[in-house]
This record gives sequence, C-alpha cells and structure tokens, in this order.
Amino acid sequence: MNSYEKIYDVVTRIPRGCVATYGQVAALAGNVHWARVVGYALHVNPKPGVIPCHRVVMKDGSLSTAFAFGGENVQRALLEGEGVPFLPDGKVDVAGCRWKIDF
DNA sequence: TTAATGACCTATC
DNA sequence: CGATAGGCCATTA
Repeated sequence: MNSYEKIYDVVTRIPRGCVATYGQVAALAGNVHWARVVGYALHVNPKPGVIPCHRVVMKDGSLSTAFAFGGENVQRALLEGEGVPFLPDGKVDVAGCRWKIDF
C-alpha cells in the first residue's frame, strides 16, 4: 500500500540521534490522522532492521508500552546508543532531540 | 461491504 | 494529575 510506503519512508528518513512522534511521522507522511495507522504500519514492520521503529515515540516522549518490539528497555538502550538523551522520567528528551525536518 | 482492531491524540471530568 | 470517552484513518477477516 502506498500509505505504508510513505510511513516507512518517513520513518527511515529519521536521522540518527533524533526521535519523531507518531503524529509527526503521520503528518510528514501526508495526514496527521494517520497516527494510529503509523502504529499499525510499524506493528507489521515488514522491513525489520530497515525501519528504526525505536526512533518513533509518543508525543510526550514516552516509548510504546503496548507493543515494544522487544522491550521498552531495549528501545531505550537503542536510543541511548544513538546519542539520544533520556529524562529521569524514562522518556526521551523530545524537547531537544525532536526530529527537525531538514529540507 | 460491514464490522472489528490498533505501537495514537485531544478533550473533558 | 489520573482516568474516561470520542474521533481519526487504514488494514484485516
């Protein structure tokens, strides 16, 4: 589906050391209402290893607690490994690491 | 085609 | 601030 392709493309374009929210990815994909669809697309994750799902977080910076690809701690470790700072709340420092579109 | 599901977001109490 | 309800869209059965 083209919708998924767009979502995957956007997620793959997320630079290392940055995080994007579902809503933002959805907005970049073309529709802000695709927030749920983005989650669904990542849930299918037909291209593991190619799609950095760990860079996609909630609007608040929290990680996906419902269906982490292997555990929230793993996602946190991956992000930390890429240079993404974490807050004591266990959330990503979205305030300083939010993906900024570079046109 | 209809109904149900989902890794969301916003508003309200 | 925590919990609940509703809305949004695409995919699947």
